[in-house]
Amino acid sequence: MDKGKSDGTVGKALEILDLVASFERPVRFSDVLERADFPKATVYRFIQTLTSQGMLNYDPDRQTYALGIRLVRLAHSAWQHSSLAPVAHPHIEKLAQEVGETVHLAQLDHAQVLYVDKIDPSKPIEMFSQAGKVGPAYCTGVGKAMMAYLDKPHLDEVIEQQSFHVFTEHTLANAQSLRAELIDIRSNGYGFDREEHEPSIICIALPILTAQCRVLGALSVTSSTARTNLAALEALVPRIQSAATAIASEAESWRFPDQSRFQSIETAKG
Amino acid sequence: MDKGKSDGTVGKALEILDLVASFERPVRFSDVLERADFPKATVYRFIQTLTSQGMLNYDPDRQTYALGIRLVRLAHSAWQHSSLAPVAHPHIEKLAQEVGETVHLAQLDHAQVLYVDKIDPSKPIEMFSQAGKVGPAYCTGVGKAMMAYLDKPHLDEVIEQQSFHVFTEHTLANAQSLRAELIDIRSNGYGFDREEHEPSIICIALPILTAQCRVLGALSVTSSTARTNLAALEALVPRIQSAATAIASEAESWRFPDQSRFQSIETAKG
DNA sequence: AAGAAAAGTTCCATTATTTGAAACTTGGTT
DNA sequence: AACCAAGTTTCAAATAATGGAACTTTTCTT
Repeated sequence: MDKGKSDGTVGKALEILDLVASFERPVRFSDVLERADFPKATVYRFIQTLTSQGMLNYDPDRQTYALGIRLVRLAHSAWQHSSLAPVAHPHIEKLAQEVGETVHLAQLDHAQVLYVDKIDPSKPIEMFSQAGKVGPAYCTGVGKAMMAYLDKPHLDEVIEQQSFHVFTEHTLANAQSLRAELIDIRSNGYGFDREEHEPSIICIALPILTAQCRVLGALSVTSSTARTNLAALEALVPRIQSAATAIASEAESWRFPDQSRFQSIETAKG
Repeated sequence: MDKGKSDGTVGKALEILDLVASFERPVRFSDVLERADFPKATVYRFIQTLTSQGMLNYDPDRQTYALGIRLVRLAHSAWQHSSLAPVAHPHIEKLAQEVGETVHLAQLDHAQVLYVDKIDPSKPIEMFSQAGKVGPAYCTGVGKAMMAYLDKPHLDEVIEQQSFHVFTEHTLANAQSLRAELIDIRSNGYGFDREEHEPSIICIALPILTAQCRVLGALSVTSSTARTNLAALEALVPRIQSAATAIASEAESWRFPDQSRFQSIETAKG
């Protein structure tokens, strides 16, 4: 609760940005003001600044603000260089074909699960509309798989921020049962979602780890109790594991194919 | 050149963020320092702040920074609520089917063209890797189509920021020839890219305008001189126009289907 | 392995920016 | 014409950013 405490002015401005995002619709100045913890003039100036910077977009017809498209440009870069998705995509596509079920690729963002890619072999495709979605960590397969491999200080911090909202009768409702589950997951190398988030939706999830066991992300195969069961999903572990390993090793070697190649970028700026 | 002048601390922090993005690879502290216009301690603090805020991501193994995945989350929201892509997607998909060529959907971001969607009927799909890309405005069909409908002060500002780099022998190389072309486009209602950006690549582009003629974005159909010619593209105008009109009217009515619906969001937070 | 250089981090008095209560303006309503 | 709500500007006080320099750690070099 006191972790993300404002990093000065920049932190406060980003707080406003998140606030605008949280509305999930274009907002008026007064909408933001109402929910913000800052006085009128301060909120006003932040919105002005963010708008002039292109982080917010002002619609003069409706007199509303929405997140700006500068974010889309930045995210393109973030997605390409900071997410696992570009390297992982071929692997999870293959995996989705093999197992015939939906595959998710997720990473941790603060204490939430952020889905950076999703492949549903039955449906054609959906773009950005899938990548970028967030979900809770404590009651999803990918969330638990990642938490199971965090070091203690980091884990404590993440658990601290879980809401433990009870979605179904199987939801782990407190830190204690979550911690017990995480120990299990760590000893097995994989974990399940036993209808913890949505009734009848189950999944199996594996972490994607560096050679040093640092958590890069997680992979999951999702299905429903109508179609399959946990034991059947468990049988997929070797296949998912090999995808996870492949992604991890590729991600590790990927970033600097040849450092010197980049020296010429400067000149390309003009 | 003096337009985007820093909006105080927040502007400077975002400048650092853009700087990191501009490398298009994970960067070291010293990489950023070298190119930034701030002293060491200042750059250091900004990077710390941005990292602690999740806007940058630190890789402890490599000791590098990259854009953070918080941006992906924000962009998801931006893309959904601020870009034309969600409403436009079905229309441009249909258009791409009909004409059998690549269709781009773009918006203006500062003085650049930002592609928010792309459909290539021959290839299956590429996700985020397409949405989020940027290009120059003065030598692309979509860029010129949008500029042609800007009001004078805004247009002056945008033209001011064009680099007028000469990519091909057909590139409009200065503000004067660009302005002449824009007048043409405005009187026709559509414009071409006559191999101005890449040799043998041609396109036809139409603006997407509100009822008040405010520029929302632009649509283009791209092909190559090997496959077709400008006259053939011109014949597609009615079809592209109807898509553009449909997108505009849908975008205008879309945002507030029922204002009162949103009052209950507050309670959903917990 | 020792020494030097480079990279990264912290300190803190000075300086500039942010802050926010209040006043003001604008646009719409009775 | 008075009222109200939303949005905008002002300015002295409070706070946070600044950046030169010192310090620590890492990475070369010999």
